[in-house]
Amino acid sequence: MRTTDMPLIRRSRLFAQVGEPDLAAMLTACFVQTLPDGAVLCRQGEKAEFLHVVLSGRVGLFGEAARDEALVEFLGPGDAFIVPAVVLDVPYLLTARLLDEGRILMWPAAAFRAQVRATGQLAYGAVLLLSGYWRTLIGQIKDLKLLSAIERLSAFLLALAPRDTGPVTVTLPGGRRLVAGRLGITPQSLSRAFAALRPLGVSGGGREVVIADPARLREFAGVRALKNT
Amino acid sequence: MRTTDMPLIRRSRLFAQVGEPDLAAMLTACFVQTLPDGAVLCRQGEKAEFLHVVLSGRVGLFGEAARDEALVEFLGPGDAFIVPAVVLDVPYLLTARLLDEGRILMWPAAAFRAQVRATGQLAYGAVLLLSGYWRTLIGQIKDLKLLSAIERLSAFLLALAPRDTGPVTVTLPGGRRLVAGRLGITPQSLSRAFAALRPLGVSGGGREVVIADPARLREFAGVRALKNT
DNA sequence: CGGGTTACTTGACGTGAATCAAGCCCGATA
DNA sequence: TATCGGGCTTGATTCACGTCAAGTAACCCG
Repeated sequence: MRTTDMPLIRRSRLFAQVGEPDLAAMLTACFVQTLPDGAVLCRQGEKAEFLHVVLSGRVGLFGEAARDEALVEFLGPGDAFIVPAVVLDVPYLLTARLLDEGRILMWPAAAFRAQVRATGQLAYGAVLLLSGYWRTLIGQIKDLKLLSAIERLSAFLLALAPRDTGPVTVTLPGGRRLVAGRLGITPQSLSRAFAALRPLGVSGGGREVVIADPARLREFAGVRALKNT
Repeated sequence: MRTTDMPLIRRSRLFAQVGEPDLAAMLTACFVQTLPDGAVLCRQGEKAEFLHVVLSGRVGLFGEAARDEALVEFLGPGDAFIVPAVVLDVPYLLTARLLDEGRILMWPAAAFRAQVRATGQLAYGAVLLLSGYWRTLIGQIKDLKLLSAIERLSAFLLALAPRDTGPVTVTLPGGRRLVAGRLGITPQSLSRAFAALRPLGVSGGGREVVIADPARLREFAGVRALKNT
C-alpha cells in the first residue's frame, strides 16, 4: 500500500466516520492492487472473496444473461463493492470489470464482515454508502419504467452536469457502448437518441458532450425536476 | 404500542442484532399507527419525517412521473423504509402507499439518525437490511434490461415459489395492475403474458396462480439458474 | 503507406409492447 | 332482480426500439 493511497481511502464514504487509529488497524488485513484495463474483479455467481474499494480508475458493474450482458452501473474512486454480497456472504449478482487501469483496495471478505459487525463507525459508513447506492438504483428503475430512451439519455446527461448551470461540457463515463448499456438500450438506439437531441442543443463528439442549454433539456426530459428529490 | 407488536418488531432484520434493553430504549421515541388501505405514508419529493417499519399489511413503493406512476417494489412485515432518505436527510424518491390495512411503526427521522450513528448494532442491522434491498433492486434492473416481459413474469412467479418444488400455487402480492407495474409493463401486456405462459402450465385465477411444472418454467425463462446467485 | 480492427453512425425493416377500444365477469348497491 | 362499476381479458392498430446490414471515421500495427 502506498502512502498516496491513504487520502483516496479516506475519501470513501465507507471510512468517513472511522477514526484514524481504527482505520490503520483495519487496513492491516488489506492490500492494494494495480490492475490493467479489462481486469475482472469478481464474477457473477461466484462467492464473495473480497470487498473491493476503487482507489483510482473506473469500474463497470455488469449483469449477465444467456447471451447478453448489460452494464448496470459505473463506479469510480471512493466506491466500494460489492458490500451486500460480502456482508451477507452470498454469491455476487454482478460481474465487475475495470474500464481503465486502476488501483483497487482488496479487503478479505471474512475480515470485513467481522469488522463491520464489531465497529459501529464502519457499519455507519456502510449505511451511508449503501443508502446512496439505493437511491441511484431506485432512480434507474424509475427511469427504466417511466421514461423513453431519449428521456433517459437526457436525464443521464443532466445528471453529469452541475445543477443550475449555463452551457456545459460533460464527459461520458465510458464509450457509447457502455453508456447504451447503462441506459438499457442498444448502441444504435443511443446513436439515434443523440441525433434526436441535437436540435435541442446537445452536440456530441466522442466522449465529450456539449449541452448548450441545460434548462431546455431539463424541460424536455419531462417535468422531471423531481428526479433527484 | 401493543404487546403483540414486539414479536413483529423483532422479526425485522433492522433490529436482529440489537439487544433487548437497547431496543426498549430506542422504541420510546416511536409509536405505532394502524392505517387504512390506501393510506399514503410518504410522498415523493417530500423531506423524510419518519422511518417506517411495516408490522403488518403490505405496502407499495411507487415512482411518479409527469402523468404516470409505476410500482417499484412490494414491501411486507419486517421491511423498513425509507432508510436511505432518513439516514441521508434528503427528500424521498418514492411514494409509499398501504395496499391493505396495516400497522406501521413510526420512528422520528432525527431520532433514528442519531440512534443509527450511536448504536453499532442498529447500524449493522441497517447494513443487512440495505444489503438485501440492494440485491433485489439489482435483480430488478437486470430483469428490466435483459429479459422480455414474458421472461420477467416467469422469473417473478418463480421467485414467489419455494425452490426446487413440484407443482405449486403462489399468491400474487397485489392485483394484476400492481404486478404489471412491478414488472414494468401495462396490465394488458401482463394479461397477454399470462396467456402466453398458459401452455407452459401456468394457470391463473385471480390472485392465485398455479405453476404446474416449475422446472419447465425455469428453463423457459432463459437459462437463468444464475438469477439469484 | 496500406490493411486491418474497432467504434460509431445511418438506413431499412421487423417486432414486442403500448395504446385504443370493446367486451366480459363479478361483486356491490338499490 | 336489475343496474352499476371496477378489474381483467381480448382484439386491432400504432409506435418505439431492436435487429440486420452497410458505410464511415479513427486508430493501430506491419
